Amino acid sequence: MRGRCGVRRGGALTTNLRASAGSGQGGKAEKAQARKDKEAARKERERARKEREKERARKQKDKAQRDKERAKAQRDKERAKAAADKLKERKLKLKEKEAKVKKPRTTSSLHPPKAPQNAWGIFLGDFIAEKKRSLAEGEKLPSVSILVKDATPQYQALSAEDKAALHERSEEQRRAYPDILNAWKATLTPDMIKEENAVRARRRKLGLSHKANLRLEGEPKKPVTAYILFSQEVRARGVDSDVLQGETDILEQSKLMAQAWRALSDEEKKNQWPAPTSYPCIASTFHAVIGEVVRIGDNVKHLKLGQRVGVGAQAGSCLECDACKAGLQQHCEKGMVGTYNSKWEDGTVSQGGYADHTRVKGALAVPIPDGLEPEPTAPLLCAGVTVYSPLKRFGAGPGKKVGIVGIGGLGHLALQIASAMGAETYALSHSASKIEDAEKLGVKRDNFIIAKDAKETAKAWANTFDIILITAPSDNLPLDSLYFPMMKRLGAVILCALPESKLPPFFAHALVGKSLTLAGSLIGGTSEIAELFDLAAKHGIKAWTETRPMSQTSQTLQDMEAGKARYRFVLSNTKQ
DNA sequence: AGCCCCTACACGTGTGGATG
DNA sequence: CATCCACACGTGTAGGGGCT
Repeated sequence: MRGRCGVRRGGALTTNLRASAGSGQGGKAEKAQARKDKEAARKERERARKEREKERARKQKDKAQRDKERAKAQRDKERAKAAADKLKERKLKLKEKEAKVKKPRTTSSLHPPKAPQNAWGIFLGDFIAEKKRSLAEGEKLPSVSILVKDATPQYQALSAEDKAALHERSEEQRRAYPDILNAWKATLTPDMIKEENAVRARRRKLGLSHKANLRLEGEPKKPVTAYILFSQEVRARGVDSDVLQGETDILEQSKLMAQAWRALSDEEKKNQWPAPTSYPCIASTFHAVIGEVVRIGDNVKHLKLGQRVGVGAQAGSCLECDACKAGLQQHCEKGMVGTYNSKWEDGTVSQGGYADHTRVKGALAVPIPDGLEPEPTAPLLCAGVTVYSPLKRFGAGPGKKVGIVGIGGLGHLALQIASAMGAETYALSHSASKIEDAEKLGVKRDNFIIAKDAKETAKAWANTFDIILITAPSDNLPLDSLYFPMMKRLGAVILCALPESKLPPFFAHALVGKSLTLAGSLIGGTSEIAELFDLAAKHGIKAWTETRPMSQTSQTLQDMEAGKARYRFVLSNTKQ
C-alpha cells in the first residue's frame, strides 16, 4: 500500500527517505541501502515517466479517435444534408410535374344540353331501338358499324312523306331547343361562367377555337371601339362605296377599311359617337335648330307656312307606337330619327341644322312662342329639355332642393330651369372657377358647393337634396361616397350625361336605406319642349350663347372641341 | 374582344366495345 | 374518363383581315 502511495506521490516520498538516511545511521550497509534506494527511486522515476508517456499516447489516441468521430459525424451530416436536398429536389420536381398535369384546362367542363337531332339521328335511334326489341333471348346487338350499314339503305329508301315526318320531328326539337338552352344557361353560376370564359380565352390564345365569351344574363357586351363603329358604318354604306370600291372579298375589304381608317384624322376618328358620321356630312353636330316653315306636308295640321318652329335632337319617330302616343317620342319603339347623322325611312341621312333648309317630321317641330329670341332659345330644344324632363319627372319645385353637378351646356340651363320651377338650386363643382357664373344663374353664394373632398362634402351636406342632376360626364362617379349620402330620403340621383366607362361598383346601402332612385334620362318629348318654352318665356330662361356666322363653322367646331363654349355656340345664317 | 360575312368544314346525333 | 369507330347529313361555326 505504501509503495503504491509512494509511486503516486513520487519525489516527496523519496525526500523523506533521504532525510531519514541522514539521521545518524552510517556504514556500508547503509551505503548499499542508499544505492538500492537510489536505484529504486530511479526505477520508480523511469516507471513514472513511462507511465506518463503511456498516458500521453493514450490521450493522443483518444484525441485521434475523437477527431475521427467528429469527421465521421461531419461526413454523416453532409451526407444527410445531400440526401435531404435530393429529396427536396425530387419533391419539387414532382410538384412541377403535378403542376404540369394540373395545368389550366383547355377543354370546357360545361355540359350543355345536347343539340337537337336531325332526321338521320332520329331515324337511326328508332332503327336501333326497334332492333333491340326484336333481339332473341341472349342475342347481342350487332356492332355499330353493322347497324349503320343496315340502316343507311333503309334511310335512303324512305318515302318523301316518311322523311318529311322525320324532318318535322327534328324541327320540333329544334324549335324547343332555344328554351332548353336558355334554361340550361340560367343554371350557370357566375363562377362557372368565369371558369368557362377562362378556358375559352386559353383556347383562343392557343388557336384552338374562336368562341366568344359567355355572358351573364343581361350583361352588356363590351363597348365597341371607334374602329369597330367605323367598320360597321363602312359596311352599312355598301360594297360600292368609296371605301370598299366594289371589292367583295371580305379579307380584301378589311384591308381597304384599315387603309381608310388610317387615312382619317384624329378628329375624324374621335367622331364616332353615338354612331360614326355618315359622309358626306355637313357639320351636323349643330342640331337644335330654329327656323321658319317654308313647306308643309298634307297631314300636318298644327303648323302654318311662315311659322317659327324649332327641332331638337330628334327629327322623326313613328308617331304610332305607345311611346310616341304617350308623348315620349324619344323612346319611339321603332327608333327615333335623329336630327343629324341618322337615317330616314327612305335611306337619306339627316344632316342637322348647318343648312339653309332642313326636313323635320311635322309632329317633331315645336312652335316657338313670340318673345323668345332664337339664339338663347335654340339650346333649350336639346340641352334644355334634357334637364327639364327629369327635373319635372322627379318633382323639382317649391320646397325641393336640387343639386346640379357640372356647370356647362346642360348645367347652366338646369340651374335656371330648376330655379324657375321653384326649387332651391345648388351647384356642385370641382373648383371655385365658376362661382360667379353660378351666381348669375341664380345660385346663392352659400349654395355653391366645391366637392373637392368627397368625404368632407358628403358630411357637410348630408341628407340635403331631393334631386341631384349629373350633367357632366365623368368616370368614377362618387355615387356612394358623395351623392347618395347627400340625398334626402326618397330622392333621385339622375344621370343626364353618359360616362364612357362603366359606373363604379357601389354599395347599395344608402340607396335602399333612404329609398333613393338612381335614374337616367334621354332628351324629352315635344310636349315637354313646349312646356319648357312657356317656362322660359315666363322666367326669362336663356342659354348663354355665342353666336357666329355659319362661315366660321370650322373654327367654331375646333373651339367647341377645345371646351371654349360658354356655354353654347350658335351658328346663324340669318341674312342681316 | 369586339365587328363584318362568306364558305368550307366540323360537329353532333344514334350505339357500345375497344383503346388511350 | 374521353375518344374512336362505322355512316349520313343538316346545321352551326371557325377562320381570316384589319385596329384599339
